[in-house]
Amino acid sequence: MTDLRLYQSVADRLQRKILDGVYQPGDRLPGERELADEMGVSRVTVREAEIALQAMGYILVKPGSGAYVTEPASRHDADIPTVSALELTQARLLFESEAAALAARNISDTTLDRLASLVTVMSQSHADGDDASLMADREFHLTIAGASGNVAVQYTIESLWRMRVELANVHDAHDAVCSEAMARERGREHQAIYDALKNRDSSAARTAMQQHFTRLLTSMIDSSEAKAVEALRVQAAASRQRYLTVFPKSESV
Amino acid sequence: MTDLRLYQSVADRLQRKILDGVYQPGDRLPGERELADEMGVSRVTVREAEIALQAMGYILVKPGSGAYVTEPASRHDADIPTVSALELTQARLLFESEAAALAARNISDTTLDRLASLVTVMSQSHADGDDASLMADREFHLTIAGASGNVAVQYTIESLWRMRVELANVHDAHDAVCSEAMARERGREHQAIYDALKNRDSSAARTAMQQHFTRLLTSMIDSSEAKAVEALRVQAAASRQRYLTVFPKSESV
DNA sequence: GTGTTAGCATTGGTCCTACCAATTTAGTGG
DNA sequence: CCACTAAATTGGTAGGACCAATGCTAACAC
Repeated sequence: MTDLRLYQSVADRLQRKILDGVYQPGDRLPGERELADEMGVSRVTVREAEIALQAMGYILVKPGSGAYVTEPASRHDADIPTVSALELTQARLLFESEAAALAARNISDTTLDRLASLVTVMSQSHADGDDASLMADREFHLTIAGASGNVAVQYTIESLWRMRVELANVHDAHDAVCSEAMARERGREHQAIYDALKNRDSSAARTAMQQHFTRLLTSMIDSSEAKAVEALRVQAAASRQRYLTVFPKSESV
Repeated sequence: MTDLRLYQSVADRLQRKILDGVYQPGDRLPGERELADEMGVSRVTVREAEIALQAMGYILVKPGSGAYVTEPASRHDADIPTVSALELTQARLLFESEAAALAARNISDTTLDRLASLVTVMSQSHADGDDASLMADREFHLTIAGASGNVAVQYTIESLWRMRVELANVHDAHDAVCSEAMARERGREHQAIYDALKNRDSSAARTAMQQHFTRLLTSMIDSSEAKAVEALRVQAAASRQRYLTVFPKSESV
């Protein structure tokens, strides 16, 4: 399924729940046996995941008691700013496009092979919202950033991805624009980016990456507009309920 | 002695060996089975210790191969990466140009006034290498980044500036290309950037910023080449001193 | 002689079961 | 109602087993 370690996948899932606020600071996580059962892995794997999370400062494991979520301040990587999904995507549109353009001039054949396998993995992922797909997507973009041959570029895009993964609002926004059709479209875009890199076409790589993020940005804006419309509709319904129910005859939702 | 978890004790011992240089970056640690035997613990415990070390960035575990000590730069306590001045300048060339292009569409009049005064300050600075000039330069670029209206963009350029200021090698490289003539040229470039922003000309702002960094990058490359030539000259002189002084008549220089 | 390939040994990844130790909870006796 | 004890829960460690990926090596083909 994924070439990621299994315990890493479990750690990521737990981390996500912590970042999303499902488990709040001070909360006690379910027991190791319970988590193992829930996630369909062995207790050893859950233990390994919890040890990794503890090393990263997300939780504190107390023998005989349980694992507790720590305060965000004590996390090892807590200095990322609060940005909206639209801002972040715009920044990635600008920066990752340039990174791709640079990568097209420096990328090696082995790196191209790696990207090809990632494109395949992503195209085969059934459930789009799953961890494997997200991780493959992340690795795809970070591999391109690395192929630029510029550590500063790589570092920059890594920190943008940290915002993408760790900020709950950004994560939600991505989930909201996820659909079967979108997944196919995204697959085509990844393919286009790969093709441009394979041809060492710097300009085409920039354009392909720009289109990738432009489409994403457009989807997000449409989605938020649709959500706003829906919110208005709900509010209107409530108002109708409140202000029109005094006329029994007029009720018609 | 050990109110710690056993795996943490093992992790500490391994970490100390890494920090003491017993295991150097790139080295492969003994296998899990071997370490377990050496330290008198189970393989599970060794695995847990290695997972904790990996989460802290000390080692990288490769399935089927072994656990390898990572470069000190990639440890989690090292917040900013180790980059060369050329890499950083290239990254800034790419990213700050896009930030300027974005800023041209969003910048306010008051922000423009602020930039104008900064341009004046920098043009009047006598000693170019002084702190005031550096700070004004920094504020000039960060103000533009802020004018983009995108927090992610602003954050990114701020972190690039941290590398610019905090990394000694980068700092030195900038000092090396500093001269009276360069300062005047730099002033003209800042003026050009400001003019483009004032005209809300996105494309011109991008180009002006690109030219600014391209010139800087060129200067750095020339400078490092000149330095390399100088180093060769010094080395040649030393060789001359060492190998030719046996002939007293030939000494010249 | 060279390059390729097939096979084998090593190594990490995961799981299971069992038992120990610390903690928490339930219960009990005062 | 409180203090103390016993049982249940929970994390900690161990050993063994099997799988998959990696790396080495020797045999093979050219």
